[in-house]
Amino acid sequence: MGSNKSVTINDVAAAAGVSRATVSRALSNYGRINEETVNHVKAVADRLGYRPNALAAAMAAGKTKTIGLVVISDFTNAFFDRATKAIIDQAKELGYRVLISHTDENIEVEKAAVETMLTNQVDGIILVPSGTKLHSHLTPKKVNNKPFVIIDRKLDTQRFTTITTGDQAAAKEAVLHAVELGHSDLGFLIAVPGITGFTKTKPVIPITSVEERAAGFADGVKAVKGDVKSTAWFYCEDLESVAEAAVKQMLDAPKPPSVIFTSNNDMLLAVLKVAGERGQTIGKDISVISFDDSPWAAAMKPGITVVARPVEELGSLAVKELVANIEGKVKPKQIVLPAHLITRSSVSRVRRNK
Amino acid sequence: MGSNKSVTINDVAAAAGVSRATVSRALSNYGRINEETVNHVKAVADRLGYRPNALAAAMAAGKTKTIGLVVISDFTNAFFDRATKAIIDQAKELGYRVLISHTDENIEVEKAAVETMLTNQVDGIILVPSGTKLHSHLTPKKVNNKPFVIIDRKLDTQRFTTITTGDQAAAKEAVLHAVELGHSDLGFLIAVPGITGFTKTKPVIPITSVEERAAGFADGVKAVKGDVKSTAWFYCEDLESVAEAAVKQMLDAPKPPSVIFTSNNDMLLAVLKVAGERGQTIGKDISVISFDDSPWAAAMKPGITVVARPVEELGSLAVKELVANIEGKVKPKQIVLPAHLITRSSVSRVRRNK
DNA sequence: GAGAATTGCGAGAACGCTCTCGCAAAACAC
DNA sequence: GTGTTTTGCGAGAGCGTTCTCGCAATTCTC
Repeated sequence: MGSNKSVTINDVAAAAGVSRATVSRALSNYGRINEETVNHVKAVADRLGYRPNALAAAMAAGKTKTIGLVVISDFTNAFFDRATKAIIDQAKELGYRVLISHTDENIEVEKAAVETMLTNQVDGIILVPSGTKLHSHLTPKKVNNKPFVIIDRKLDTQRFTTITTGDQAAAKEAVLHAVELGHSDLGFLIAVPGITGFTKTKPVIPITSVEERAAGFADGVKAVKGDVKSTAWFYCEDLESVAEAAVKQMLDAPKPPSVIFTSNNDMLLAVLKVAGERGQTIGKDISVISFDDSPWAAAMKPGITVVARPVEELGSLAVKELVANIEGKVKPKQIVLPAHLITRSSVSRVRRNK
Repeated sequence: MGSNKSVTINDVAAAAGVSRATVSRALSNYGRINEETVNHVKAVADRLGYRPNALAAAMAAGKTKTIGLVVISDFTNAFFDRATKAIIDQAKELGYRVLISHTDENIEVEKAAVETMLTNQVDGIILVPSGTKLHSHLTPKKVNNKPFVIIDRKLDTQRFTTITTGDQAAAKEAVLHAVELGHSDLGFLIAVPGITGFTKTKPVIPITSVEERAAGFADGVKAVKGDVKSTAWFYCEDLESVAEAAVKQMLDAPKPPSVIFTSNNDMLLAVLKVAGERGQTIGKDISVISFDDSPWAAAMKPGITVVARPVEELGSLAVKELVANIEGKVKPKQIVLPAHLITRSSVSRVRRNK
């Protein structure tokens, strides 16, 4: 008649003939305690199949050894899947668990997610903010002075430690690369959250990483001005159907680009899809450079030239910084990790005819 | 001087001039309580910025509204990323949170992960087991009678609700499809965890889903025996480098297969990579069919013909079954969701020369 | 209008642990 | 052998809730 009640520290104490305090000391090794007692208690605990209750421990101790991860999208994303894994692994290493929530790029959902994290008494939060400005939910008193680390995107405050990647420089590098290979008609397909449909006039970009990519592309264009004949800028909702529509319009122009720079892999996929439908082969009829590496981009034929970001490093660094902050206040830092171009064969070499 | 202490139910009670019990009743709406009181208490709680402590609530109530998800690999996997997302979303819908852990296909890590979940008092666990047999850590008394739902793979017990997909039938269908298009030299590249390197003699496959795929391929071969001239079976460690070595050896055979069936996307990637290196184009020089659909497989040129499994359905069903079990014992069921072939253009039509 | 049923609320135990405090016993100092 | 320090452990408060009980006040019944 195996009772449903689990064995508690009291049971262990009784069976071992010591007090609850002693059991706690023995099992969590702290305080003054005889080594023999420790062994005895551990043996008894083992025999009884004692399993500590993390909830009760957290309550009593005032810390949960849990960090919250509030990430925008799901894991079906070449950035967030890897980041999430890196974060979980690093957290485990440092003795922390992680609670995950996603916001789907929606500020209200983000608020609720942060609230849930706080409700669950996480010791700190790693956040990918869904906007750079609207963070009224992140005031110190709202968040109970819990430490935060912001990743992937900057906020318009320096109050939190922020870890981003150097997308602007890398985007510029991408443009220079294509131009050096002879391309002079450039297309830019930039996914911007919050807009519907697509537009050719630059909208407000609420996300610094995307803004930086756009700026980096522009930097590149400016740097080799003499060599570029045309540029086509498309700002696009992050949705398969509209991205494809945008690509079609881009390619239907009287003077279509010979290379398309995409700001993320969803946009890349759209380019691949419509190019495929039209019988144009990548790296020959049309070139492409995207952001974020993935196994697919590497294995495809042709391999896709991408801006690779140090995703795992970013993730584990975020955890380390957060934990440092949890276990002893440290000054907020602004960290930028370098991104770099991986050249494969999705960009053709063309003869420039001036 | 904003104190660091958070406002508790006691503060609200004091400020509202009622007892702690009444605040609890008002906020969690249960028991008998006057509606005016509810409004008053809620207003006061709001004004004070009260945030309930989920830990304390869980302790007192004996349930955490949290489910544990113990998944094998990371999210960089076309199956687990989608499943995880579906599970999180469905859980949220039902008012549950999810704690995630991965096992990297290692039984010891799995044990530890389950232990951690139990320590954290999850109300139930969704598990992708890393082996079909070794589940001594899953005995009722070990797991404290907590409900489990097993997904993706079967265990050699019917004690738990298990949700899998009909991979065997789908694998057979894949073979029939290729043979119908005229292929008669078939290669099979099957990722089996636990082995090192690759082998052409069938090893013990510790995972039922993989076993079923292999069996389904065999079923297909048997069904169209007259039309197949050769088969090459490669069982392979799930590692990029060895998969590529296996593919090379497969293609270097005097009579190489014209179509390769891969049991997962890692294997597919290996095929794409070495085919690319050798200048062979997929869907023309060499055909391929894989397991698990992904945006990439669809957008690539040519699109990859795959066995698509109802991943999201599987995930959300798992949560529903688990929650049903948490909130009222139900009999364990064995559920098999149908998988089906999505034909794209990675399989060429060939003229059969008998 | 007296008794019965219902309603609203407070008291207080309980959940399982951590951790401070203080006390007895043991070890040390000279 | 006395006084001081160290060591080991138990008592008990506290963490922030939920929830059962019981009691007073209100409403209902005829």
